[in-house]
Amino acid sequence: MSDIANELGLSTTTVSFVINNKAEEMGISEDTVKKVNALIKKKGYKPNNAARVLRTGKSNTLALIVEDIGNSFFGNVSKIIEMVANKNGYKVFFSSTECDNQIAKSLISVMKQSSVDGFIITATIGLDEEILRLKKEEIPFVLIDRIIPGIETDSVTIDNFSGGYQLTDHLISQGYKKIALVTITNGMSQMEDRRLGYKKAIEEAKIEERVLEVPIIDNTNKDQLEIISKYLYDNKDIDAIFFATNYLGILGIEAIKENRLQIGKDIAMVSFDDHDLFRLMNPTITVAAQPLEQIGSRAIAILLKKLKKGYTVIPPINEVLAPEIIIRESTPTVKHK
Amino acid sequence: MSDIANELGLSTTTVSFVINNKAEEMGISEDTVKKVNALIKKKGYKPNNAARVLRTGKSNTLALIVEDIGNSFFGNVSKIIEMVANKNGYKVFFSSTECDNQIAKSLISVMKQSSVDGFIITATIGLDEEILRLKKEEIPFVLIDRIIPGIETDSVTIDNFSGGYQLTDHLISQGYKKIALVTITNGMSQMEDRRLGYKKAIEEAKIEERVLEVPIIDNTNKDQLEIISKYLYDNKDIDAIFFATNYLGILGIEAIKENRLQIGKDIAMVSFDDHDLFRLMNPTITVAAQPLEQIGSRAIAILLKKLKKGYTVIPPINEVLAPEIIIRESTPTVKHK
DNA sequence: TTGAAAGCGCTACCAC
DNA sequence: GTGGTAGCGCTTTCAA
Repeated sequence: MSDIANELGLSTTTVSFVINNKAEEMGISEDTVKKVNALIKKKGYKPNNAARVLRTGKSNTLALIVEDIGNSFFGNVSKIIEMVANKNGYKVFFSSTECDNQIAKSLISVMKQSSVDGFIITATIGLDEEILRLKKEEIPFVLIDRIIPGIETDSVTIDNFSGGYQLTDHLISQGYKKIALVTITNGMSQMEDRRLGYKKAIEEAKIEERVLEVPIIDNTNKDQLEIISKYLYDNKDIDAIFFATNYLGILGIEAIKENRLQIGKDIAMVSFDDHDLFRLMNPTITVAAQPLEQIGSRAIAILLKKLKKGYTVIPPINEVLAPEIIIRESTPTVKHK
Repeated sequence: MSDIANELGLSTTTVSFVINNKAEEMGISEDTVKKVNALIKKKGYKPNNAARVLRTGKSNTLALIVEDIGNSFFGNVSKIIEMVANKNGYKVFFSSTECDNQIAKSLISVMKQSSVDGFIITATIGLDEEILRLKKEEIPFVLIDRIIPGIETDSVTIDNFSGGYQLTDHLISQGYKKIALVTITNGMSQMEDRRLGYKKAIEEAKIEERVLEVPIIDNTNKDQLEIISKYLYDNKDIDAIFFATNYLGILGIEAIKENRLQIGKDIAMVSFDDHDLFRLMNPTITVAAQPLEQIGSRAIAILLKKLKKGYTVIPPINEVLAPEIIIRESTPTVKHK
């Protein structure tokens, strides 16, 4: 910068004003502005970001912490978030936690050190402390996909209870009576809510609740597949199965295949989250789809708002979006019985 | 930092050495080290990253520029890259270009300003200039998935020619004679190579080459779907179809469905890239799978090596991995004719 | 309308 | 073994 200033016989102050579009505000002559801009272009000068961050404390950077960037749900939400952020002059640091609380903690800490301006987080279990600290430090953040019960924060979620209820209710109204729910043992809010929705529908119909909780296993889902497969093998009377997330649904399809069952014929199937597989396989699968674009764009909108107006000014915003129940071929009406 | 130094009656120098694990090297007494570490913990002190970056010019940050983070191929490669990077003390900035050259350019420029230490890039067409500049500035980077012909760089790719050849050859040896290739009109190296592989097999078998080039259309693939669907409608004699990438394969399945054709019966199908859909749908789809873990881990390994030893010391490394041909149900042997 | 200079928090050179 | 201090590149206050 000083090169530019020297070469034009100006001070760095003036140059800085021009760079930051404060020329007018500061009453700098048009002539000077033009000269400076010309030389900047000629030299290909780019301001050093670190120095700016150091000086201003603002990095124009957001951190996005998701559970698994390889999962199409998170991948697509991330894409939206990144696009909107870029449009608003923010860059996005992304990280996958792989459901590991330690990773999530250290990620948040590292990001804070790098003075990110705000966070979008899919919380892991046991992240309460970190979240509370963010609140205390008044660093803006938005929780997506799931909340942390008992902590008031900005959030964008969907109505998981309703989704769980509707999917189960659909199965019931199609005539199924032995409906199993396959979920994950981690107690996260979105999973809990889906389960509660399932439970309510089951209770209303006065049929038996059947739940398989699959443990989260490191790095390989071979074991999870086996658990689901064995469950199917051991429970041949089940006539419909509800997978609580796309990831389980995919494993479920594999497990059903292993058991040589035919979806829609031997067993009905529904899943939370839509996926190309569910949409296109044969038969197609009935799902509760999440509005990915909305989740992403609402989350980033809230964050940008807080960033602009100051974190504490606006009370927490909790956006709850509706899942879309898409009825497909995997849940035909039961014929006789 | 100075707080810590003052409180212990030490200089910031000493504290800095301790923080950076140079205590031993610099011959600082164990006592001092312990005291410093204790106070750091107590105060919850975290060094300011911006200041470090400003001072050292190193940010311990890598930029990952992919085509579409919502695509399972890129999502999963990104995941690996991020994991390995984190393990080595690097953070990862990710960005999707959405195939837009302008976005790619500005992304690289923005990242450079933030002093990222290195890049991993899936190049877009027309990125030559930026890539050459990175080379000139001796900023380490690795190209993945595709190279830029004519520019010598580090890269990790797969043998796309061989993959294209093998898939086509498989179709031919199964007895198919009217084999169409569906690819994208963008001239990127990986697509070109797949096409050349297809072409070679076709020529060897002395059958007719049939290629559908789908244009890249902004933000919606509705139009692309229609193009493929129409092509199928207009070319009812085709007995096998080869999609050059997972994204086209998925659209292809949809198009085939629209035309009420049955894969493996009315038409055989193969695709580049594996995907849950290809693995699990009915029938399962024959593919050329890319070794995602290897691509990611090799790319980051090369980058880290360059980062450590200095960019210019080591000559460019071009790693070419083998695709894995996975034969499934979508390509049965032709029965009679 | 422009300039001088302080200082953001840290590292690393050199001195003791 | 430890400390003093310059300076990384920028923004911003105050002065001219």
